Amino acid sequence: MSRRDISEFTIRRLSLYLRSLRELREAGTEVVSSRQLADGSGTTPAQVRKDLSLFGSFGKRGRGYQVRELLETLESILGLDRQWRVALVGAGKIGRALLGYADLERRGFRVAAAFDTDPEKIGTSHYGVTVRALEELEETLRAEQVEMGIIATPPAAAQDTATRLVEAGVTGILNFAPVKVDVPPEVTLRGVDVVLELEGLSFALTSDVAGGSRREPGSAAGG
Amino acid sequence: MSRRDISEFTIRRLSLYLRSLRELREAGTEVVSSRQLADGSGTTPAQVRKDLSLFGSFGKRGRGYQVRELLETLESILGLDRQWRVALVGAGKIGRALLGYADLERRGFRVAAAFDTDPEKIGTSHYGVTVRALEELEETLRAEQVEMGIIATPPAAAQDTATRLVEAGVTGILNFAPVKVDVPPEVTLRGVDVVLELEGLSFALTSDVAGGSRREPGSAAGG
DNA sequence: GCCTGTGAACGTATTCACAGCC
DNA sequence: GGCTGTGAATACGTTCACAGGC
Repeated sequence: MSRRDISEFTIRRLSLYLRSLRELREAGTEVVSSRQLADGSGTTPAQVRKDLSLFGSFGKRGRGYQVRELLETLESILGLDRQWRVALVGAGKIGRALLGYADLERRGFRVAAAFDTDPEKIGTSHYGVTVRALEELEETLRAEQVEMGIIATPPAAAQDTATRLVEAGVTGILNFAPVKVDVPPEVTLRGVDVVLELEGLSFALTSDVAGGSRREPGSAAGG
Repeated sequence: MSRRDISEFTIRRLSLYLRSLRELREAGTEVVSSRQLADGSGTTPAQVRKDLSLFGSFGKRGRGYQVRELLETLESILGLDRQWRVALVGAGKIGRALLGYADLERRGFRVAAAFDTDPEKIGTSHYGVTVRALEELEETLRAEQVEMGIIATPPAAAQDTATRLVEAGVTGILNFAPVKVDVPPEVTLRGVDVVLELEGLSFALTSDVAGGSRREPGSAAGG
């Protein structure tokens, strides 16, 4: 079982367990069972144990997991026992909202540089980060040793931005632009698309009747 | 095959096909093959055909799909051949960024009302939407016939917001707060969590060596 | 010849169920 | 008695491969 064999599903859940564990630590809880972790993250106890078992045996039979210990273990597994330096490209509404999002810094993701092409924006500061000209991207990213990038540009600029980020040494990209972006296989890409999520809700809220070319009996959706 | 048997994976891909189809329509393309749709959305031709076949037979063998026709069919399947009225709770940075995001309106999601508890924010307008006091939520949502809600509150207020949205008749919720939120089974819930996505990148960018209690030979991650 | 539509085969993720230990 | 860790069983999603029609 190599690190690369771990599925994205498992990784997402590890993040959710981490979320629960942080709350438990705040609350002063010392021990937690797979059932409690499952309840706190919307999955099942068996799933929790299976996920954790992919990385080792961290619990005590008959007892559960030490909150503090498991928390540190998961942070280590996810690579969160260090700070990541992130570049933000696009200082529009989404970009600036991200700059003001204190959780990034708190969870170990420091926005080390921000870029835009708009002369009006270049030179302005938001929450301590100064917006630079896009031309400075490659130079700045190498100087600041940035390893991750966030694309918050208009769709038309997204692919070019991704290419330049990769060129500048970035190997992880989070894309907020609602377009497909291609990166080399050694680069990890994730996307966030609000409209796509809302469209998912739209489907769920749309009853069978309105659907189209099917004709099964009854049963409205979402019930 | 009932509407409810369709997986979320398929629905996400339908949205991606829709994205491609809109681009193709803009470009004036009239016919598209499953291969082209697959290339435009990061999947395989077989997957495209399988997804579409769950809803009907929309193509012509030996030829492909009519862009305009398939586009309208997918919009109908996803319930996008109408406008959805959406409530936004929380007019902080993320909330205001969403109010300024023209794609929502353009894709059929009208933000019909926004709410906050901060007296400084109540009464202010952003991109044509006036922020109301949270107390007015139930009344306004019923009056405006809102069916979807977006939670953009601080984490501590998220569960209470969800409960109130459901109480006010909302059956689809998009949650931006990084906490677990419970809703009744007849309500559809989706979440967007930037930190969780970045943590996924962190894992992918973290090499085996730093990982923890495993000891397989070599092979750095992300290759 | 080309491309769709679809059962069958395959691969992956989840759940079960129980042995092992506290 | 309680809860973990895990092989086995099951459910689910994807890919294959080919018959069917343009």
